[in-house]
Parts: sequence; C-alpha cells; structure tokens
Amino acid sequence: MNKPSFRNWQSVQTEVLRRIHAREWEPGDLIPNESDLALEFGCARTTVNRALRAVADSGLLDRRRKAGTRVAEQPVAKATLAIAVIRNEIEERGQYYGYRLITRREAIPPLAVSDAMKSPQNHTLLHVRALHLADDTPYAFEDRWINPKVVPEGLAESYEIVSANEWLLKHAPYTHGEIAFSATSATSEEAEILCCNENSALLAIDRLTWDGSSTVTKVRLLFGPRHQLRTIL
Amino acid sequence: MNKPSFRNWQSVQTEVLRRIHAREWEPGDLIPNESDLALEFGCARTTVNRALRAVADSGLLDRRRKAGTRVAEQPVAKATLAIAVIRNEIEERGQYYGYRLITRREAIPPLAVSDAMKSPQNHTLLHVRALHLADDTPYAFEDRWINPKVVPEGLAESYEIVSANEWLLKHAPYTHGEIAFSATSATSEEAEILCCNENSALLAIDRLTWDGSSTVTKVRLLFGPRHQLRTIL
DNA sequence: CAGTGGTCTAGACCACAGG
DNA sequence: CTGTGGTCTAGACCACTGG
Repeated sequence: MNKPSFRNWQSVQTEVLRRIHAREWEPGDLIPNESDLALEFGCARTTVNRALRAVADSGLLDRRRKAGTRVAEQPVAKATLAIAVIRNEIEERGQYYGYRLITRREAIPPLAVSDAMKSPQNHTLLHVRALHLADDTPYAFEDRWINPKVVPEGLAESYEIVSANEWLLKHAPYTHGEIAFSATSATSEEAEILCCNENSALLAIDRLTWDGSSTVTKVRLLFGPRHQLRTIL
Repeated sequence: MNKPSFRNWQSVQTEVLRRIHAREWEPGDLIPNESDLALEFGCARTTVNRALRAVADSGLLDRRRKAGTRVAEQPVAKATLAIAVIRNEIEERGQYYGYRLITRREAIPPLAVSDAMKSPQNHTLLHVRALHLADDTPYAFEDRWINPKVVPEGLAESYEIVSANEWLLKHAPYTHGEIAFSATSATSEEAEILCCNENSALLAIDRLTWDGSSTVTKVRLLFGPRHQLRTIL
C-alpha cells in the first residue's frame, strides 16, 4: 500500500479532517507533530502547518507550543454571519429595495444609549429612524444614534435618499465594534412601522461601533416577524 | 524619513489596516501588488501575502488574481458566534449548570421536521426535549429530533443525566450543518417550561447537522426572554 | 532545558482571469 | 498572453511552555 502524496495544504486538511471524522484520531488524542506529518505526507512542514492551522481555526484541533496538537474534546461550532448593507442583502435575494426615512433629529439620548455610547448625559446626538423595505414590504426598522463629534459630516446629511446604514459605512471608518442578537416584542409603534401585530416576536440586532476610543454609532435593527438569519457550519 | 521595517506579518497587517483606516488607500483603490509591498516593507512576499490574506478574510480587501487587490467599497462585517455546549456556556459565566429531561420518546415527527431532515414521512425518530438551567433558573429549552439510522447508539441513551446536546457532540460526528437564528413567541407550554409569560419574545436557534448525505439531528433551542448572543466585530 | 508550533526567507512554479 | 495572487519548498531562527 503506497502512501498517497499530498500536494497542497487543502488535501492535507481533507486528510486530517478524515482522520478526525473516522476516529483514527480520537477526541483528546495527541496527533503527530508537524515534522512527522510532513514526512508522512511527503510535503514541507509549512504545508502541514497551514493545513493544521486551518483545522484549528475551525475549532477541531487545539494547538499549543511544546504541548503539541490535540483533537478537541468538545469542538466549538463557529457560525459566521455576514452582516451586509441591508440594501445589498435585499437585492441579492432578487427583491426590490425600498427605503423610507421616518424621523431625523438631534436630541439628547435616553440614558441607556448615552451610557452604552459612553457619551456625556447632556450631549446631543443625531437620531435617525428609518424603514427598509423589500418588494414594498417592511423588512427592517433601523433606529440609530450617531455621534457628531466623531462624524461631523453626518449632520449635513438628510438620510432621505441614502440610509444611514449605507452612508456611514462609506464615510465613517471604525476600528472595532460589538454586536448582539436578541428577541423582543413589538411595541405598538414598532408594530405599526413594520406592519405586524403588536407583541409580535421580532429579531433584534444591536450594533455599537468604535473608532479608537470614541463611539461612532449605535444602531438597533428590528426585523419583521419570521425573519431568519441563516448560515452554514 | 526612514522606512520602518516590518518584521512579521502582524505588523504588516497593522500597517495595511492603518492605511485603509487613514484613507491613504481609499475604498475602491487598487493597492500595490505583493512584490512591491514586500520591497517597500523590507520583507518577503510570503509575509505580505499572509498579512493581506488575513485582511481580506476580514472583508476589508478584495483580492483577485491578475486584477490585483482593492480596498472593499462596502466591507461586509463578519460576526462569528461560538456555539458551545450549553453546559460550558453556563459554567464559563460562573453559573451553576442544571439539566432536566422533559420527554424522551420515539415518534413520527411532524412534516416540517421529517421534511427538513429529508427523512421518510412514516419513519420514526427519537424525540428528546429537555431544559437547561443556570443557577436553577431556566436558561434554554432544547427540542431535538435524532435520526437513529445514523446514530443507533443514541437509542440506548436515556438523556436523563447527560443532555443530548452533550452526548451527540461526543458520539455523533458530523460533516456540516446549517444554523438559523430567529425570534418566536412563547407558546403556553414553552412559557411554562421556561417560566416566562406566554407570548414572550424568545430567541430561537435552529440547527440541522449532516454526516455526509444523512441528517444526524435537528434541534431547536429556545432561550429565555432577554437572552442575548453577543460577539465582537 | 528541550520539544513544539510560529514564523521568516528566497526562490520557484502554477492557476487564473483581465485586457 | 501576461501580470497577479496562490502555493510549495528547504532551511532557519525564534517564542513559548511543559516537564
């Protein structure tokens, strides 16, 4: 029985995944080190490294210097959600995108918001609320606070044609952010905006983005009933 | 003005991110090719490649052979959610994990389930329902269907002590899966189980896992009101 | 201290797709 | 057809950390 040769890191990865799946390497097992595998696979250690790194990133292997590489006992599934501009999201489904500005004003935010944005309590922020539609049906309600200290040009924008969602992505760079998914009951106002029943269960996405140590914007997106966020594992 | 030298791919990545953030390279711009950057940065092309690949993975660059590398016009934020075993999730918060089996029986699933699992309509599956608790408070309701054709050993397990969530991860390998997040109103039964009000908005996670071309299991996890899934961008 | 993974290098060949 | 990114190689040094 000949050893097949592995010419690229993807094929090495496939073989590694096969061994894990076939329980040739069982959960908790220490697998051979990179040099040995390189020898066995007939390729350079770099190639083995690339493959093992990819598998480790997916959560199936635990790697530690000196301790070696082990098959994870309880692999942590990682679901990656792509959060695109809402317009693209809708158009990629082949639907017609619509947008309607609801309100736009400068205001002192509620405590929960100024708090989360670490903004002084009496400080005015730009508050924009708008509706995104797919094929003329309400799709998502966007409720956003923008920090004019960080994005002063944002005050000059009306957000009547271009949504804040899109405008900010183009004009307000950010370094990092947080995102949270939750469920909430539609208030009567939200129900009216989204054309659903009051107390319908809505999927909410809250995002807070930072540019260095300043908060750029905080947004809550409410999706219509039965909306799903899907991805593969 | 000296050119600082970049000794590792992380520092190259940092510099690339800085240029994008500082708009030295604007959205849509074609950036220099790898060889030129390697020259400029005083490192090997491999190192530049590694750095650019990392940035591209995060969505800030678009790379195409021959066409070169461009700064993304509308970077797609990618939120990666780690879906761990519920017990670990709770224990990592420093809470006490509890588990209670609600029902366990072999049954013919409703059409929606047999359909999604691509199982023959009259085929019996194992149906397990259980509650996960954090500090004796209901945390998540697990409603699961298991395919005994794929996991026959699963029929011998009582799931009274070890949750199906945990048992399957250890004993039923899978190759791929789908996951969906949504919001739903608590039925009266769900409300009773989770100790919340009927019609409360609950966060639901639906997972379907495959082993090759066979469905292993389909599970719906319902989390108590106000539960959030959080991650960083 | 010594073994492991992490990374760098210089050079090479290749696959792909733009013009 | 040609320039770009994608990858491989062999060898080297380094950083971390387990024993």
